[in-house]
Amino acid sequence: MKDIKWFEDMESRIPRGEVRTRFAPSPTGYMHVGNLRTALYTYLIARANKGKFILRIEDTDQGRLVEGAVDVIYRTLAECGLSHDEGPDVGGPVGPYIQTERRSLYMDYAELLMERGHAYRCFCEHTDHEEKEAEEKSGKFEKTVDPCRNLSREESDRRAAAGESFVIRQRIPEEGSTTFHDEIFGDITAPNADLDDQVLMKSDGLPTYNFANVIDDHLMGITHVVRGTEYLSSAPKYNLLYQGFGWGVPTYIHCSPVMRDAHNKMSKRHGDPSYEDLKAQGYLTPAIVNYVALLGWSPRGEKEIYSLHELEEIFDTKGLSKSPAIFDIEKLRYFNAEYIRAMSPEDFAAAAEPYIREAVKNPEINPADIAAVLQQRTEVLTDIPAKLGFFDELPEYSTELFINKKSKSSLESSKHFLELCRAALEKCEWSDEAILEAMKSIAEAEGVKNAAVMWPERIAVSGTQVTPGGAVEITRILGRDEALRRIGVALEKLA
RNA sequence: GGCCCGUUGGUCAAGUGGUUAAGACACCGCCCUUUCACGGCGGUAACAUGGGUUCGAAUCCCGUACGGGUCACCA
Repeated sequence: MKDIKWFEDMESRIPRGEVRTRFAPSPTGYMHVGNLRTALYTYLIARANKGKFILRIEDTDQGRLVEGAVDVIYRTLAECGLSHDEGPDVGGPVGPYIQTERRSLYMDYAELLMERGHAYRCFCEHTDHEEKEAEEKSGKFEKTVDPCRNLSREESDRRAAAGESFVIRQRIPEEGSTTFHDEIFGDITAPNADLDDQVLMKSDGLPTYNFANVIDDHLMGITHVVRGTEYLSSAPKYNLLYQGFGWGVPTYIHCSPVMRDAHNKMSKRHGDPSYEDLKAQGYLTPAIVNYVALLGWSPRGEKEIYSLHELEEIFDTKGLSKSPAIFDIEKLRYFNAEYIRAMSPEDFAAAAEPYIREAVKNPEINPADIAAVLQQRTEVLTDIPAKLGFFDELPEYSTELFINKKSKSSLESSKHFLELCRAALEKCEWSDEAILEAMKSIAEAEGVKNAAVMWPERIAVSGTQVTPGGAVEITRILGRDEALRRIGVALEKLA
């Protein structure tokens, strides 16, 4: 075992006097919305307190490693603006920040714990998880006392030295109870008799999450531990560990899960979207971040639209909710629409162009013209192409479309006004203002509402009843030749 | 099954002993209008349940129901 000096040395390296939080994902290759939210809250707590945000990779499960998974994490955090101050890629004073690179450390601390009587080697056979689950399903939930718990130190050392495979378990006191405090849930007490002697070190020499977490959080000077409520019931065991080492306990913040419906968490298995999926579906990063922030947390006032920067200023754990929140894609759409409307016309045009070009190949048409008309009507970028089919090709349509009660349009009136439009458009200047003026004068001269002229015009140029943009803009964007050609087609139909 | 946690409209939620129980999304209606959308105005809709405590309970206590978590050499 390492000597006291070594442990004291480790202690002296720990940064103090600042708030330090950590996001500690296992690299499974997928950043679901719940993960993102945890990362966000963790980041915000650090920033709101002028502290440090640390990224640590928890890869102690060798069986579940996924190639490239860490890159997904880096990319997602970077895109969302959750920049970390320390981590595997940027380094820091208490590295390494990847658990498998810290492996020797955990055994040192496990030995210290054994020395102090808070842990013991267990040589029992590995209980298979599936077997255990089946057992529980059939109603067996008995807590058993590990026979190795009472092995003498001498025997334990001898068997370990002889090369027998073992795990190291936490020795939970038989009597008493353990209380811990959570920022959201308050004080929670568990009788020690209900806690089990959880495995700290696996037989492959790597720590379990439960152990690595405590060691790393301490050695990295983490002051606020943010994680899911699935750890709520094991938190007393963590406290016992901290006590065993004589360490101060961090502030716990257990967040309720993000649900797909009333019963199930969001999950890859159910096909729920990851951050990257949402991006691919046309959602904007700031809208996703904003919406996710509000899923399980609420600010003080009634404002709902917040930039990451604003959140950094105002985030407060007091607003965190105890109950799970169901992910509502409809509300995300709303946030996305808000962000789209708030974009500058140039930015929107740039963002929308690829989607516009998906539907509109005609080189005569400038995508920016369509973007201008689309911005107020777009909730999600991927909705764009479907709205624009009529630009490249006039769809087949029935003359029924010309009949409209509100504008008092009939086949006859449509034919009449379209003839007047054709005459006017042949010679008018080609701008929105001029076209609008021309059509309004027709309406005025004929003593009808503008709509009586506009309705047949839109049908004629688009072959569609519902269009993004008005008759005037569509006419202008199509260009004089095409607009007149389409009016010609309409008049033939109405003849 | 033991233990832990939760429960305000369809959804996100404010609320911390006295409120006409906010607000947002969605939905509906009206207005604006050249369709749709935007915008404006208005509307439908909630304290799981039963007992306490209290002059007074969404708020405090107990029970019940329902839901979730946990009881792995997974995190």
